[in-house]
Amino acid sequence: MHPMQPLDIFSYLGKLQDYYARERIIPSTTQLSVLWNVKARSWTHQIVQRLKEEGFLETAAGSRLRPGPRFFERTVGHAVRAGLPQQAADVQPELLRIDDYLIEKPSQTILFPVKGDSMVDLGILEGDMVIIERSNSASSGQVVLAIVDNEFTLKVLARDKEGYYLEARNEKRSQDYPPIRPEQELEIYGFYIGLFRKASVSGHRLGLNR
Amino acid sequence: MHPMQPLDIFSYLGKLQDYYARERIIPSTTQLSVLWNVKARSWTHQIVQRLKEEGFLETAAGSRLRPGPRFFERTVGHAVRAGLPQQAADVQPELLRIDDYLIEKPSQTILFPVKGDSMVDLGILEGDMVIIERSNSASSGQVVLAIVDNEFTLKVLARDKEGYYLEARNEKRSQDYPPIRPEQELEIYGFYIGLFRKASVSGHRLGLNR
DNA sequence: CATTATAGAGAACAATTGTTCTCAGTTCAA
DNA sequence: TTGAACTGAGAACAATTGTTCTCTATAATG
Repeated sequence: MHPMQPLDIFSYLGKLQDYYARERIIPSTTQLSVLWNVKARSWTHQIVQRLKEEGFLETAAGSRLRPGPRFFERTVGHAVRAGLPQQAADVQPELLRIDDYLIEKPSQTILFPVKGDSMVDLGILEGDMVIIERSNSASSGQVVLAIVDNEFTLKVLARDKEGYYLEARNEKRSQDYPPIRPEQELEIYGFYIGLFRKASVSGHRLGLNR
Repeated sequence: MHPMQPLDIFSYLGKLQDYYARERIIPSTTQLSVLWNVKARSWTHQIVQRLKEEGFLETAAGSRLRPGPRFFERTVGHAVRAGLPQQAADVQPELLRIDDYLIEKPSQTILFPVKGDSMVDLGILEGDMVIIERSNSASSGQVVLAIVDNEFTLKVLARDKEGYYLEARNEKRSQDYPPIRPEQELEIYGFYIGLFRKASVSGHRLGLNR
């Protein structure tokens, strides 16, 4: 799998990552031995050492183990061509930490669940979690979370000769979402920097839409 | 703070949550004693017991502690109503690990960047990162990453009397994306379990779309 | 062939672990 | 005043911990 590595650490790592996703804890050497099907705790310890060198594990206070910086890395496959299919794949793994990738300023970042379909043309669906970075200002064209007349709305900030206003992005139901012009003040809560979505299970919600 | 609780568990919990955010591990009773400024480990144990009853901690295999279901209790900002604006909300920041939320089987999960617009009706846009869980099978109606004639494609798995085939989800350009019927075999690489998206900076790509 | 890593096992050890038991102040209602 | 509850401390214990040391197979390399 990974040519440079003499001991195939990654099969051990995989099991551990799955375990951690389930149990939310890095187990002791004894339990790791069971998990990895290794008879000798000393050998388990050796493998752990290897994982530490690679940055997948760390020793916390009290010499217990905790996830290291690389523990949450995910492999990125190469180019899904959702248009016309693409040339076959040499699967050259690239790694990405989702949290780090999405959030740059954790202290100023807030998540909001989306309700309604006023932004579907931008691929923002009901149930999605949008990632908002707090800010009092934004430029027109940006997607913003605004507080209009004391209520939250996710809309596109626009501007004309009469001043700033908010636009929806739903062509099909544009008559349902007319531009919003605040009565007096338009308060920006933050701007949209991304989103994530967990698909509902099975082909239920994923079914035909016609 | 919490009227019902005789012992103010929440000041202890707060310190522990902060610690966990930094160290990604629940420490031992000894270290908890230091963290909480408690002289006797027995008393620390008592407090832990209380936290377990409330569901903030759990005993994992080997009687170590791990975060319980309420440990990450999310006070998500209340519902962005992308439709009609909603009642204002006290916005409390949430500490949700996006990674944990999205991925259940790390070792079998792979990310793929989306190219093309064949799935826009499901809110899957070019540039999005889709999260794929490896699997050789899927049921019709599911969004799958398939290998058709040695090429990757993200499509909806469908079935009729002639067998399985792949459908796009782009009503506007449906003529550009006819159903794909594999020449001989249709190999499923995995199925779609979610996605995340980082909006391109500034009002560039976010601009008007008419 | 001999040699040298690699992969694995078994035993042993001091330190730390979670837990329990006993005892001592403090608060507060009966 | 009496007596529970709380809140807290100290000691003690068996079990488990991380770690180290020694000892085999197996595989590759010269």
